[in-house]
Amino acid sequence: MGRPPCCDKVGVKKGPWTPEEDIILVSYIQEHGPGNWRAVPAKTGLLRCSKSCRLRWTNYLRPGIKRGNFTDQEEKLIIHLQALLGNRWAAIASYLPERTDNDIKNYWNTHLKKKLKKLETGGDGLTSSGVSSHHSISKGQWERRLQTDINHAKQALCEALSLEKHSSLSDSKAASSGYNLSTRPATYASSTENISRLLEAWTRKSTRPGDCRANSGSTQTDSACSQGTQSATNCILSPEPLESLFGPDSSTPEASETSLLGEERKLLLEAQEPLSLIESWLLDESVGQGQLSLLDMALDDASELF
DNA sequence: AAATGGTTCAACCGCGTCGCC
DNA sequence: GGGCGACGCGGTTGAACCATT
Repeated sequence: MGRPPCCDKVGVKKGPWTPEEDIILVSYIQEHGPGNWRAVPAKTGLLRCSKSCRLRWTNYLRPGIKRGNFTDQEEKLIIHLQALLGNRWAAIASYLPERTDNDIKNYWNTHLKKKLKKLETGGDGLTSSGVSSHHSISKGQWERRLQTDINHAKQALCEALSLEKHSSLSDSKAASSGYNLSTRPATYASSTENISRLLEAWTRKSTRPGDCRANSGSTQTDSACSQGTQSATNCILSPEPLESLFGPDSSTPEASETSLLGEERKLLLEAQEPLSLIESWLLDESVGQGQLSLLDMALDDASELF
């Protein structure tokens, strides 16, 4: 039998969103907040299914989304989180709040997969991540590869994190000045710019200028809208550097103490732990080699497979 | 300038999960 | 506990764009 498609209604529009639709959706969410997606098409008159509305909002219109090229730090973070978490893009995206899971997934599939494959075939002998399939290898090989993956992930994430801290100043400058605008594909720029202009126009039309913000609390649209032409793009771009992820709060002693034992194991497996936790674990050499390694955990879970 | 092939990314589809009744 | 609806996630698609010939 199977579930009937959610969008099989006649008259439901598919395909690319128009700026007008974007405005309608954004203005509705400004007023009511995200959620209750089922009601959105009915209340806005949009000829879109609820899913499509949610997707459009979360992947494109939501404030605070950073567009454009990924930084080296982001790239490294994605690679190593992917090695740890697998293709759990939503979980990975939770460590990069300015990127959507869709973006990360696309970036992985279009850039990083190739990059890592090149590295692999380049003969360095390292399996760079969980890219390659585990299905075709024996259990022993799988164990060794997992250990290699984990160690490699730890090492490289350490590098990424230290790099991050060293370069955060320059990154922040770059970000605040438009975040790699020079290298951004023109299509991307133009589309975000268009939306931003529309939003700007919509904001001006609004009778409640103070309400130029979305529910997430981010006010990039609001602030950037008043900054002139260049900031049209910045309306969507977030100037906030990745550094914010690694602020002082993210590495509290409490977080370090609660490393991968007991509940944390479950948390890691569910990828719900704060970055500080995974970071502290990754930076804690003793854990990987010591009492309870991730390998043990992974093998515990993997043993169910054999 | 036109044709062709490759790349990118927004959007769709189907399934899993969660919460409510 | 089971059924149902809503939402979230990951995989996939296809149109638009870009580079090369």
